[in-house]
This record gives sequence, C-alpha cells and structure tokens, in this order.
Amino acid sequence: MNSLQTVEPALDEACCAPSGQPVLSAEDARRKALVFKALSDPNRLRLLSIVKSGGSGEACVCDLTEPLDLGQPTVSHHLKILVDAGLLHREKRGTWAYYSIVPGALEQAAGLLASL
Amino acid sequence: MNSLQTVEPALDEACCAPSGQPVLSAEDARRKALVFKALSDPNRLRLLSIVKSGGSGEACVCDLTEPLDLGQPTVSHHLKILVDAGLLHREKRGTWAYYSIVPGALEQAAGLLASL
DNA sequence: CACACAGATTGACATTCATCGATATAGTTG
DNA sequence: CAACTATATCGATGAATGTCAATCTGTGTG
Repeated sequence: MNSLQTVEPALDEACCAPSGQPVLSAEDARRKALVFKALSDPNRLRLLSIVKSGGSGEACVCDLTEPLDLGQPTVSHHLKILVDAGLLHREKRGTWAYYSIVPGALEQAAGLLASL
Repeated sequence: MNSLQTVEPALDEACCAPSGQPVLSAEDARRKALVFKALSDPNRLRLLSIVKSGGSGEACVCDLTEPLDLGQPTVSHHLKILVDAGLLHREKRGTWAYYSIVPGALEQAAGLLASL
C-alpha cells in the first residue's frame, strides 16, 4: 500500500480547477512532475512499449531483461517506479510477476499536459 | 542553432512506424525521454502553466522569478531546458526576453504517449 | 560615456538517480 | 526438507541535476 497513485488523485483536483489564473499550485506541480519523471527515462519508455506491444498485454520481468540489455535488479527497479507512478499494474502469479499497463493511465498522463 | 528540437523531428520517424512489434528503438526512446525529462520538474511545469495562462500568451523572465520563488539564474536555466525541448519559444524584444508556448508542442508531447 | 537593468553564463555544491553486485524472499520441484 | 528459480531489496558508486552566488553581455537612459 505504498504506491503513490499519482495519476489517479491528480484528476480530483485538476478537473475542477478553472485552469486559468491560479496557475499550477506547487503541490499539483509536484504530483504531476512525478508522472513525467517516471516517463523521463529511455529504458522505462521502452519497458512501457514492450508491455503494451506484447500480444497478451502483459509481460514478466524475465521477458524484459534481455531486450533492454539491463540487469534484472535494474529492470525490477524501473518497474517499481512505473508502478508507483500509477502507469503499470503488477500481478504475481506463481513464481512470475506479470506487468500490464493500467487502463487509461497513458491517456490520463497525456491529459495532464492539456490541463496545465 | 543548438536547440535539440526533440519534439519536431520525433514525428518524422514516429508517424510512419507501425507502432506495433518493433517496440521502441533505443534511439526513439532516448529522444522521447528528453521531452518528458523537460517536463519532469515541478518548477518547469509551473513555468509552462504561467506562460500558458498569461493573457498575452507570453511572459518575461522577470514575471516568472517571483511566483516560483527561485533565483533569476535558476529560472533562466529552466527556461533554456524548455526551449531546447521544443516546448517554449524565446523572443527577445529590447531588454526583455519573452517566452511563449510553441503552438501544438504540448499536444505533440501528449501524442508521444499514445504512440508508445 | 557612465550607469542601471534584464537576462544569460559560469562554477561550485548538495541532492537525486541509474546501474550493478550481493543478498534476501518466496514459490516450485525433486 | 533441500535445491532451484524468479523477483525484490540493499548498499555502493559514478553520473546527472537543481540551485545559488558571482560574473558577463547587451540594451536603454541620464
């Protein structure tokens, strides 16, 4: 229960703002920046791309380590950041952990730019 | 002529990709990550917000230093990053430098997420 | 021309971050 | 229960980043 859920709750306050004068509060800015920070690493973008492009819509860590040419701990670390940002969903089945894109998360992240 | 223009040329290669199997190339990922890296700082998001929300659609550095509670060199540094990322336009008139949002840049950045 | 002012650049410093090796945890199988 | 495998966590390290003080570059004004 430590995920930041930065995408979800961001809407609660953004959808009602006049999006005009009050600019962006320091707090809102901090929250939105967390999402973009998660997207600001090339390897994390590729992780999202691989997970998204996979036919099943999900991928396990072992499938992600090789194409990125990174160590397993590093991939695990990047995945955690994406999960904390609310972009990826993690489901453990047996020994494997399957990651999938949170439905609508990318669209919501894109929406953050429109509501600047 | 040192601006990276990361948003503009990204389309040249992204618009024609099948956006399916080949995942995201390391090079494409690196370029897209640059845009999100520019967006990954709270103060830069607030800068964009202020410039966008200003009635005239532009703002000079002196208008941006105070609301962010940052030093002038720091604001100047952030603005340079946003210009290099292709998000802001800089126009110098007299003693002042006016910054405005590059038309369509935010929408284009949002589009990067859809074409992952 | 001397001064004042807006903004950019430089250098330094502390913090954050990406990465890796080593280790821990948990599920599976013999 | 012991060995194995997949994944997560920890600790360390080098690189990148945000910030500031000091300085430089123009541009207007007396």
